[in-house]
Amino acid sequence: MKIATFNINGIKARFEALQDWLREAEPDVALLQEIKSVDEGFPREIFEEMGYRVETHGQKSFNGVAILSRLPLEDVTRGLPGDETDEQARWIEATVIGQRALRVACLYLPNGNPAPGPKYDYKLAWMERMRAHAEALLDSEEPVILAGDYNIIPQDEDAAKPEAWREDALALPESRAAFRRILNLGYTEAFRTRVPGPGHYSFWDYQAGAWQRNNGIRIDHLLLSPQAADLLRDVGIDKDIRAREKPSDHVPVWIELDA
DNA sequence: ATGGTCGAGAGTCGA
Repeated sequence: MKIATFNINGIKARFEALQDWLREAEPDVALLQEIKSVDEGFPREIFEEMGYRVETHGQKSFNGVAILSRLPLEDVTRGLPGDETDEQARWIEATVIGQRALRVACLYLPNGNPAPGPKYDYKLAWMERMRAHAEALLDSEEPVILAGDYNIIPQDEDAAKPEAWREDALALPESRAAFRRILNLGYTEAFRTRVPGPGHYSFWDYQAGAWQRNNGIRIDHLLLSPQAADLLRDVGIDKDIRAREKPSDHVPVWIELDA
């Protein structure tokens, strides 16, 4: 089973590029962030005609997540548990029925800038809620995959210019510590367990020729529970699509599982 | 140090 995460930065601007990539990469499950659309505005028919089930958790203008799956989905839930007053659409979760059942979450973790400030406070509180939920998910019998735009640069080697991110919410020590607390529950970050060293990125800013200068950061991650890590066969980043017409500022990151 | 670019959709904010 191939599972990919992709921050598309707006479905209205990206549905053609998204279709092209789906045809080429053929993921069984595509986890999308920043759809920037309400549920009714998501062009679900386009993807249903390609054989995908479509589950969205949208919001007007900002945020919004979605799951496209060629495999059956069960028990779809929307929203990160732990705060009923949180109205931001950043989490959708479903059980994917392949050769075996996998619990898959698609997440868009808050950016948190500027830090310090209320947005950074929200990021850290959200990560603590995620930690609690990630811990609860480990109690299930199923392999668990937590994938999406984490807005976290885990280590300096995950940025082309780490010094430029020193004061940024994506790289502050408190941000990295909150990310490690989730990993230390027993999750494995899929890409890093297979590919060591610097130079691997999933985001290049639109500004200042970041792509042309390869000034990137690696902030899109797939975290695997121990049962899911046992199934890991391959990982990759579809870097080349960043060079196309009207690209997202992120590119897809994917895993292949024996499942 | 500054300004640089996108997307959504409304006359600006978030990234």
